[in-house]
Amino acid sequence: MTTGAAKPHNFIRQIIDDDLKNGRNGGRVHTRFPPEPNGYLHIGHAKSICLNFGIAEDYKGLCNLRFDDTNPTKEEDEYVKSIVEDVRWLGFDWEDRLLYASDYFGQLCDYAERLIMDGKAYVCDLSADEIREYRGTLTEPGKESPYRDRSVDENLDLFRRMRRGEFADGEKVLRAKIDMASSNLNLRDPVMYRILHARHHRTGDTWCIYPMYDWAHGLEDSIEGITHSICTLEFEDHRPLYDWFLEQLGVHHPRQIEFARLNLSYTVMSKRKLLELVEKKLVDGWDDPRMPTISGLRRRGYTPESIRNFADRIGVAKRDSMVDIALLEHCIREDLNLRAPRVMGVLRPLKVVIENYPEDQVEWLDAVNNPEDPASGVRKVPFSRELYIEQEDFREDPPKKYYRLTPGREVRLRYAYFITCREVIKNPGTGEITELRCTYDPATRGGDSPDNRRVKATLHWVSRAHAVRAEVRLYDRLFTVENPLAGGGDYLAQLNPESLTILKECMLEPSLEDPRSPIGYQFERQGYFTPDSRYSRPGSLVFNQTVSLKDTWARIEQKEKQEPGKMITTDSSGTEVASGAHEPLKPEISFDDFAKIDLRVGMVLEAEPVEGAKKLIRLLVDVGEAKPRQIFAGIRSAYPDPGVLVGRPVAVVANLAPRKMSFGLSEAMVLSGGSDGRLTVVTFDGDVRPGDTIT
RNA sequence: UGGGGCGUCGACAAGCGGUAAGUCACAUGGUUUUGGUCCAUGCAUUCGGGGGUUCGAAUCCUCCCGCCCCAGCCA
Repeated sequence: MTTGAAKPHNFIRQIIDDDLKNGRNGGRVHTRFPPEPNGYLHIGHAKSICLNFGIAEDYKGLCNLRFDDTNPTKEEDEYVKSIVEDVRWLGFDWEDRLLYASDYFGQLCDYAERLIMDGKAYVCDLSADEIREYRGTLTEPGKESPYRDRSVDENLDLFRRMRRGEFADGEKVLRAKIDMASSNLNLRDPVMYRILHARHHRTGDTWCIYPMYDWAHGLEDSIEGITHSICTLEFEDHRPLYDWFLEQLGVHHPRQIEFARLNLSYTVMSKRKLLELVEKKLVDGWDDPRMPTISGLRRRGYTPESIRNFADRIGVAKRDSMVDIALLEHCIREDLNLRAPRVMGVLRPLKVVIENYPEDQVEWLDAVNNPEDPASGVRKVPFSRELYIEQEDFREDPPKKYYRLTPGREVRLRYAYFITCREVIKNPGTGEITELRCTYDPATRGGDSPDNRRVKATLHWVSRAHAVRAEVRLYDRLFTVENPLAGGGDYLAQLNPESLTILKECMLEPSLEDPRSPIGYQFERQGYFTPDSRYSRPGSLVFNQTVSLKDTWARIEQKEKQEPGKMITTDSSGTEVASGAHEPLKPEISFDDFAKIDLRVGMVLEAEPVEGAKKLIRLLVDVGEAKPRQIFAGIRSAYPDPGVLVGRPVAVVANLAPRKMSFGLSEAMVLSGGSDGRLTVVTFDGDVRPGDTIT
């Protein structure tokens, strides 16, 4: 049933609604997904699959799975198998309608003979090169083939002999007789059949002529009674030809509708390029977890539900677009968050010894399986004297806002105890931290402090004696740039060398010895992981990271590194700065922060009072950049006639977040100050230029 | 100087002459034994640009600009 969530609204459904209203096709809706079995399906195909099968479902119609196998030189059975598996895995059902274009080869020939007999098709002896020459160019019309006016009888005879195998590859073709002067190149007597003495994956050697896409596709649709033939934008130019063939034959005429194919950031989406990655061994096959193929996503741990949800959210339209891969990641996180069992696993282990915990004691503590799903219950995890925690959960010299374990600090071990770090043991040679000596508070068993003592961090951990070793593979985007194809350079040069990280010594809680969750696990505080279908074995586990958890700390840390100056923005407006100059600085601004201020010379270009504000002046100041900045400053009392400021150099604080004011954007501050209650802006004598740094 | 399409927030995308939905991303607060989840708030005075029609235009007309596709015996 399709009740509940509103059906997606897009232009294709609108067309179908109209057709239904107008009584076309007797109220039937019948679509098809027509892949060529020459490669593996990718997420772009998933969009099309969800569209076609989704529409059929919602309109109580049908959707066929049809292989468009008209070119035996490129197609293989292996691909047929993978495609069938992928579409089924996505959750769609074609019942008994698994169809092949090759099943219609006989019928297609009959139709071709009809066109020949009607004088609308002819056998042409021109070579491929000649045909290209005769076709003309985008701006010049083509020339008619010298074979264009052969008699019907001769054409029929020649065509039958082509079919019988009397000619070599490329010797002759059958062409539609349309219009060599058409502005649409597709209509300049397109080829319908070519001679190919090649073995077909299904029909074997039965045929030596094979139909071209334009000739075959519309008829395949027609034969199957398709009502809406949905394809991608590049076929828009082909629609007149699609229509022409069906029109000439007077057969059932489906409506072709084109939509924009999917592009995803940080990856490529063409079968040819994906094939290249596979053939050059840049990835581990079509199902490499970094590939945007359906099989790659499956191996990576994506669920069919998440992919279908993604397809719904990206919508369907005609404009070229590039979908942010973050949306795909959001979809899988959303699904797995609700359903994936939680578990503890340490990826980069750091040994911890709890000095005051009895040597041979083991406690089995309760751990919640999934806080999002109370029905999932609890499991037991063993706690003992020697543990592993994550290396990145300890910092000897913690940065600001780091609130995990540090020397002397107390944190919680999830579901276990509060521990305090007492000593850091290092390798004397390398200085590498090899072990932490900690103590625990027995009163905090389970992770609650009886005295309501607070800790800022909760860490995951694994008991050393009970740990299950595993290999974990971390993945990052396949390419380093959003659109590897942009710029016209070699897209392979944009491959991300760090797209795969293999961690060999991971330590997992013992329940993972035999991983049975069909949708993988959440390793708490890390991400979602699933056993690799190719390499994982009992006793030698290999996990793939599906997607990481969102990591606020990583963002904070990066931000601190990149723009430390931002800390001083707080909420000071231009107004506050003027008076701020002789008021004490806010305590959270340290002396170090002060050194980060970007103080520059600015030249006042314009200055005017701000309507509707008593204190403000609007300044336009050249600070040595391409564009002058607009600044609102609360110095009107000192400058009742702001015009006197024009042409004067002033001190500008340039590294502030722009502040949105009701009058416009304030893009910097002007320093001002004074004594005896008299306010003036800081200005300069001598030779200064806009943009000069003030030290 | 050919033809076919397309331009609405950083990324998708509704809107169909009555005064800019939603999602992702981002930001800020709250809750939290996952720096996860969840919740709240903010985020396009404006729809590629200019003219015009209209009481009223993202929606209609017009001119311009930009981007994509087409010269396979591939699909």
